[in-house]
Amino acid sequence: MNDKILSKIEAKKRQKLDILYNKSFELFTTKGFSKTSISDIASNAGVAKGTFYLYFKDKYDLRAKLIALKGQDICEKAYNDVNENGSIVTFEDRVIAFTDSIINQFTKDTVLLKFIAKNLNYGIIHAAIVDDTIINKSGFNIARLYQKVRETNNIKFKSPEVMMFMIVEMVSGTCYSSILENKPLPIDELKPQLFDSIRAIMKSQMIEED
Amino acid sequence: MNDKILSKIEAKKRQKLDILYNKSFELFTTKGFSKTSISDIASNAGVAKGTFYLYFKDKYDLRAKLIALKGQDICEKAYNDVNENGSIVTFEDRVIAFTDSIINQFTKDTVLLKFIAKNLNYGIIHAAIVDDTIINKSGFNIARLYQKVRETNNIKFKSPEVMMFMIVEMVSGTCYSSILENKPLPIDELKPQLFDSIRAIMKSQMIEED
Amino acid sequence: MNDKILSKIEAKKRQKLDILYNKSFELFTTKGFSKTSISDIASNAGVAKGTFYLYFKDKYDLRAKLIALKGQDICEKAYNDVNENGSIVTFEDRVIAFTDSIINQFTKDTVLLKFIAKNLNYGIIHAAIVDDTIINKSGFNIARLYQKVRETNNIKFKSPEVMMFMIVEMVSGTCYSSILENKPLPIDELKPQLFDSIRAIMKSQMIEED
Amino acid sequence: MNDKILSKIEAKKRQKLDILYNKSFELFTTKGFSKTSISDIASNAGVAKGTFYLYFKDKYDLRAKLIALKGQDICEKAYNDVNENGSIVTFEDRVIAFTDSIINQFTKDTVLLKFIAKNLNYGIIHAAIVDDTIINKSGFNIARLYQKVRETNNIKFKSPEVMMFMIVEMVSGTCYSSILENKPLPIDELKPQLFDSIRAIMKSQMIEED
DNA sequence: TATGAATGAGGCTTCATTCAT
DNA sequence: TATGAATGAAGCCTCATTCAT
Repeated sequence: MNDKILSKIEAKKRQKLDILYNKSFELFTTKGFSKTSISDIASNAGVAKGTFYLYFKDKYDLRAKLIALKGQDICEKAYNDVNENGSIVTFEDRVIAFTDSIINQFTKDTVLLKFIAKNLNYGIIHAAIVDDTIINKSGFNIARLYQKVRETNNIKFKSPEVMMFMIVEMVSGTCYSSILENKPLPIDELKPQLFDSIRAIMKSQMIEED
Repeated sequence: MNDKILSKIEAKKRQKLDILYNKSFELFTTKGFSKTSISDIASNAGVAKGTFYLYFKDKYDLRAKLIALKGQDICEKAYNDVNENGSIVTFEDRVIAFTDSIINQFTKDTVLLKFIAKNLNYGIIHAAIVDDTIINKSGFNIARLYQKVRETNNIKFKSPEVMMFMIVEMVSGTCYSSILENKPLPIDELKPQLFDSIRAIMKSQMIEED
Repeated sequence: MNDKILSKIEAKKRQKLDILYNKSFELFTTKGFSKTSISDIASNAGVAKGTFYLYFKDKYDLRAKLIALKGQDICEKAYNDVNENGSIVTFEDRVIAFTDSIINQFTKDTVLLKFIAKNLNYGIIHAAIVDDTIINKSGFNIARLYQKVRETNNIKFKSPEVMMFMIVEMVSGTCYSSILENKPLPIDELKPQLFDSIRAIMKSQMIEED
Repeated sequence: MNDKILSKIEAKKRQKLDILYNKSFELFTTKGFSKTSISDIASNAGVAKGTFYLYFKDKYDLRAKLIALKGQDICEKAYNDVNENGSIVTFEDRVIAFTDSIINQFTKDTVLLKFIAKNLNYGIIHAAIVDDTIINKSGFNIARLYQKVRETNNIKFKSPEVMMFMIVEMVSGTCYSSILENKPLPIDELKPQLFDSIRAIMKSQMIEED
């Protein structure tokens, strides 16, 4: 019985947290971070200002968690996209597909891009270590992208994490101005060159095993 | 005579501008942008608060100009470093040396890194178009790095600007967490892999001509 | 119980509002509107500057409400003065007495005059529609002055509201320079002519009924 | 010769003054008085900020002179309108026509109305005594309206100036909300009642002579 | 837990005025 | 006379944070 009551309370807290995340993301991406006040967030979320402080230390705390959360979501979606396409077998193709999904997500949702692009790697790295108000639903991390394949073929990479880090940095950074300002090229025209570069990086990091 | 008076006034204005740039950069990099107030800048520069508004629209205006200005400086220095080393002949090596210089500048000056890293490309692109309070001393642009070599050998690239853009984005983004947080690796250990990746990207973009 | 808490808070809020009205009126009439800062008002009222903004949008908002409030007070007092004097029976005399009371209030309280004179009609018209932070204590409006008499005699006026509007405009406008600058005449010497004019206006608007 | 030079300088000064009056009036009526800065005025007039102070003590000084100036213009125009219409002979009709002209001027030019209406009498009274930067071109004053007729018939008024003062106060005050807000009635519907009131006032002040 | 009135420091910006040229 | 760069006081307003309920 106590459990039931507890879980009811927990559910309510969870709900408040969710709405705080959603509304603050909405505000950060529409008004901009520094022009969004805690007052804004609270009133949009339908809670009192004081309540905000029961869940977050301050605005910066909230943003960091939001970046981690959204970074997770993006990677999770990309990871699922990769797995859903049965025709992809090599790791190289998996990474390209993974990257492609991220670019597509950003293209479709430029506010998401604005919010997270330059911090995507940060989001990925810190997702795991964020405090427990973030529920790491998927437990996604880059290694998993690699793992599935590792068993099925003989290709190894010097340091897959570092390689992915470089790739993600290049992709997310490049996307930013390409999608938002068409600089140096619109994303459609940039993609082929970007994918070529990714493949080139991967080849350079490959260790063939017997 | 009138010219003399004018130039005297102009010189004074130039001086004010310089000190405003220098002191604001100092403050942005020590206190952080959002915690630096215009009051801070003015009092540190030894001018009245109102004077600030004779030169800049607001803090954001100043920052944008500063990013362009510093981006210029970094590239200029890197370009000179490349040219000073007589043993570098191929374009590939020139780009590596250019990149290396940027990384070294960032390593030596982490406040510069913090301030500009994620916006280096922005700085490079916008330097030219910023209003005339910024004097584009060097007239540097990426093409120049490429030009010197173009005449001496037969190598061409699909789109050198795009290629450099991708490389700069990867390098500056990667540097950021590597130098500041040693993630995913300390910069010394990361460099070899980074350079490998750069060379790989360049090769993938190469068009051999006869 | 909840009601009690609520009413306690409400009472406090009401009290804050009252003191803000009183002190701001004091300052507007002594220092002048444009030379009174919100800082002045807040510190005189013994509240924090931010508190001001919980009650008013800005200084102009406060002034408009104050004009409406004071306009009400003046009319209310004048209306009571009229009714207290049992010997007044005709509508004509009621209007004269009403006007006389207003002039006397202004003569005794020149700061009130300065503050509201040229906006008395505005205050009267807008009192009712001002937002609910103003409590229209009396529900006074010009019609009431007229109503009491209408039943007791056969005199009607073309448009009593318009007539009163013209009269109030003439009286308040004229008072302003007469009381404050003795121009074109001191108020004592002006009054007879003013009352003659009022009676003349009323006669011109009268519709005799059988 | 010296005279010629002097007059040239005088003409230049006069020109500067004119443009300062014109532009400041434009700004006061579009942006509002308190939102118009001396900087605005100077830059709109095409003179340096410092120059403003060679002509006016401050913004308030300028406004007072402008009110007097515009009050003059309005009365002058109204006076001419009256005289141009040959069919008007009685003083009563002259006053009505004079009033009508003022109302028409305000109706056609609501910014003028906003600027001066509530201070029309002030403008009329003070026109003469304003310092010599204002050239009282016409030397108009209310007495002149009266004078022309005085000789031709036997009607006298107790105190024509006071009477006109009351009338102008009533008319200008009433116009303000009637023209700008249609309260208590649109100006077209108000006019008949207003004119009736004016005639009534005049009658009440009349002294028949033999 | 949740509320929201109150706080007051501190940011931004404007602007009248001066004064060296 | 005329200029306009420089001043710095002073205004407005926001907002994170607290705390009594």
